[in-house]
Amino acid sequence: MATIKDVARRAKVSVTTVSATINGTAPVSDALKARVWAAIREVGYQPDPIARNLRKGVSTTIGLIVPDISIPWAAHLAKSMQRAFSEIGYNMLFASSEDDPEREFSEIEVFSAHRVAGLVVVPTSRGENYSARLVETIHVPTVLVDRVLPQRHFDSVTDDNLLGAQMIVRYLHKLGHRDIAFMAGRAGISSSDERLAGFRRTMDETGVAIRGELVRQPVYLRDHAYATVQQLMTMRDPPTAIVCINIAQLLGTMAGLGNLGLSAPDDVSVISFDGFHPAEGWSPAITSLKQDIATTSTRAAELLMARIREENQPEPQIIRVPPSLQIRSSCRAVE
Amino acid sequence: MATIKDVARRAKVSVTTVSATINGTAPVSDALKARVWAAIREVGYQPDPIARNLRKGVSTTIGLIVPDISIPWAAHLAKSMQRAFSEIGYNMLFASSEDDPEREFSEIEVFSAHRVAGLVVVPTSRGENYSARLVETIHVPTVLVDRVLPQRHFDSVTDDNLLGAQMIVRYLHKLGHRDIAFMAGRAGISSSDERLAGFRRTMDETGVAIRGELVRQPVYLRDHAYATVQQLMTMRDPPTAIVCINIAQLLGTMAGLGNLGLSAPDDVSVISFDGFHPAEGWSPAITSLKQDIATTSTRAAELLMARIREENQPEPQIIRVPPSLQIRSSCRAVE
DNA sequence: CCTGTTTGACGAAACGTTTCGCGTCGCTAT
DNA sequence: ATAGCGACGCGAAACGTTTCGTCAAACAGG
Repeated sequence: MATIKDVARRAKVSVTTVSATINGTAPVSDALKARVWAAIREVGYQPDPIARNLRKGVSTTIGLIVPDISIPWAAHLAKSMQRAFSEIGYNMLFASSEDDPEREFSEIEVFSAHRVAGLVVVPTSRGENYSARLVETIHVPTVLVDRVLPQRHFDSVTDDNLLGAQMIVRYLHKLGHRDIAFMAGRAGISSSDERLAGFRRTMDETGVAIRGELVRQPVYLRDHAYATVQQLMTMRDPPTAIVCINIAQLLGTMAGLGNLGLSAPDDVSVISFDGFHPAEGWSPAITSLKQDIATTSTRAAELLMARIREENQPEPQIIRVPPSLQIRSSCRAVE
Repeated sequence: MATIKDVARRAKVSVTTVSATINGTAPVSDALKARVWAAIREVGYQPDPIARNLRKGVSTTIGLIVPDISIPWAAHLAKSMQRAFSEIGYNMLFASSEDDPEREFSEIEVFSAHRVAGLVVVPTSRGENYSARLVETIHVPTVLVDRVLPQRHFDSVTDDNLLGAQMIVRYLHKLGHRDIAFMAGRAGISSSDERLAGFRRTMDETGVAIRGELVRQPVYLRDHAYATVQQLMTMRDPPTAIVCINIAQLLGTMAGLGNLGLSAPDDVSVISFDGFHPAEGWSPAITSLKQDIATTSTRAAELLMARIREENQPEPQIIRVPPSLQIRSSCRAVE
């Protein structure tokens, strides 16, 4: 590989001048600039990012940490993120926390050691003193995605879950549903909490009393949902509609219904917060919210870059991206 | 951050000795070793990977390049890969080629500039002179995954597509199918070529003549399959079974069937090379091969690490991972 | 014409490691 | 005794950049 020294030799200038031309950090006469650029092209010089990082103390790499990349939502996020950052010359270190706070913190440390310019994290949001520990561990511009923390320490981008819940409840209400089951996730995870809160609030607004036994928590694994839905549907007075907050729940729910010989929407309506993509061609096609992952990524990237570039740091802010309701065929009207 | 100098000062030894104790590159007396380790703990020293990379000319990062991370198969691969490598202290740079050779080469160059220790690539396998260009661009230990190249320049791990095709054809044959449609992908992509070849060979073995008009190529986008399947099913003598080679095809096929008011397995049997995960609870549950992604990742990681560590480089080898057939409900017996 | 400021260029130090080569010590074999 | 050899430890160079401080020349204002 050609080094900056080769360029300097070739252009008959000092190393300093080459660096100044490339980075525009100091005035260089037009004549020399031309010579330098020519020399760069001739020797095929490309700056060594490692050396640059060492000297500057920061890289042009950002780190992405998600709980599980094999969840479609996370994969799409990774894709958009990578696109957003590669466009501005950044590349992406990637890691899974496997939803384990210890792994998450360890990955954060590894990434920090690698001097990432910034971090995009879908936080596990668990473990004692989580928030404080996060603040203490992270010393790099960071934006949180999907799950936000009660304390506003970091920029965050998340779905507008209250709005989403409203859309779902109003839609079901319009179809005549009154006995609506809601499976909440782990308490303390903002996405779950907000969806549940939104559900409660909108039910209130529509004037329908929530039947307590239809709200189940915590249901965050596929198998939880598999079991829970079977309990729900074998009650003496089963729900006419079931709300799932994520893919794992949805998968478990469908399997559980199948196991009882039931199906949606004939025996019960099913609706989900998490978009389920390959809907066409399979039945039932799940009516669900569609999350605007592209916007989420763009906003997150913007927030992060602003924080990386600015010296005057604004207050951390939370951006909520509105979802849209994709009506398909898993919900039917009841009398 | 504590530096190695701080440790040296604290342990009252030279920087050289600290480095030697950490890396075991030179003999150090037990007494000093103890002092050094104690000092390291006391000042909370962690070696700076950037400085180390600069000096050694190589990092402990490996680069992963896939065409599209949002394809479930690729997401699972990324997950297993990341796990495999993080276990041995490596981390992962990640990029999508978006199935564009230019992007792929550019990502390879970026990663090379970052001095990745190795590369895991699902090659786009397209563009003129692709293979030669790849050899010319890559100067780092590399393993190719899923798609292999005719020239054996790189270690490769791929599904045993011939075996997979055999399983599929024999299964369909046993169910009585004779008019089997096969949608091949782009010619030149090994996974597609091999699957098609395996299909042809096994059909031969079973003594069934292939109806040429039922073999369609190239069909690599969802929409191609959507159109193709509708052509197939409106023929005067339509196939009784359709083989899909990947998810995109499968999705298009199901949607296309739906558009004709047809469904599997009643009107036609559908089987796929690409595993379709959330089968339970939806109908039809697609009978498909299940790819052993965990094994693929492990093997790939092993090959790569061997090449990174060994000085005597063995011949590049190709490992074929056998799939398994998951019989579900999208195929039925015909008379 | 002198002083003060700006412009342009450069040498050298610095970032935090690893590694090369040298020096010292104590031991063994002559 | 002493030459020779391992074992151990250290100073300094090197990796490829960026940046600090210096300096000469050009230019402005009085």
